[in-house]
Amino acid sequence: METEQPAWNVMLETCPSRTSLAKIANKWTAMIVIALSDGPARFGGIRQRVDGITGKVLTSTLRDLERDGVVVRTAYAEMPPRVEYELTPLGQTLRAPLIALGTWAEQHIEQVLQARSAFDQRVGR
Amino acid sequence: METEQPAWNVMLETCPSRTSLAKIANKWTAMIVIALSDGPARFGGIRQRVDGITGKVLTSTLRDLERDGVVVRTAYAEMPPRVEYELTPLGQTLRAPLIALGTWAEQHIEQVLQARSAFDQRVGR
DNA sequence: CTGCATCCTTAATGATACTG
DNA sequence: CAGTATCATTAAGGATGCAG
Repeated sequence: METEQPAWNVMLETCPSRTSLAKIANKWTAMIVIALSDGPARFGGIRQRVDGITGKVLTSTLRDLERDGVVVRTAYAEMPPRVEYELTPLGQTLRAPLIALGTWAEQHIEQVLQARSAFDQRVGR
Repeated sequence: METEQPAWNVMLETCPSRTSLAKIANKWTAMIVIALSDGPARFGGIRQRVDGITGKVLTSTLRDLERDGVVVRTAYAEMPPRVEYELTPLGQTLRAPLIALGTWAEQHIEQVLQARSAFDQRVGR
């Protein structure tokens, strides 16, 4: 047998997997993947769902995700232009952990807010 | 019944949960939580495990995590100082999703690297 | 050993304007 | 509509030196 364990290790500064972790452990990546979880979406559609994201950031983040094989981009030669983005099979495997982070944030925010005010009170604001 | 769904939504720019997501969807947070997954650790110990992190970043990230109730800090009045950090019960709930991200990065890095070179070739480098 | 303070460099994000 | 380009602003990160 040869299941090869190349010993990729995110805890090592120079390991390529660390760079990869840095990209997926990112708020924009998380929200975009969540936005694409229900299926393909157009540029403008994603922009609406990810409230507050600027076109510039959306463009560059999508490009990075496309480059890493997480997203596929399909441009239709129409006028006006129409471009659709969709998670690849690889991107699908990111759904679970990233959605988990999103729901964690929503479900524990009250606990976090409490901890925060307690801390700020304990310290000097 | 009243399970209250305050409608926290990370997709909304001004929702506090979005700020919370931004903090946990972060490479340093992910690696520190992973480093603390096996149990309590000292400042220097974490620093060793999270290869390449500077003291400044480690200090501020730990402080943020402490403030949000994800980590507890215990300082022993000794000389030289000894300080231990440990995940709180709340922090424990972050282990699974963050470890998942770390292992994702390690297990899919080859696929990512392939996608990357394919993309760079397809485009103009 | 920890952690704070400071200075400096770089990366991320915002806001606009403009083109296919 | 999607995307690029530019400029200005801000935040994150790295390097040191010092102190409890």
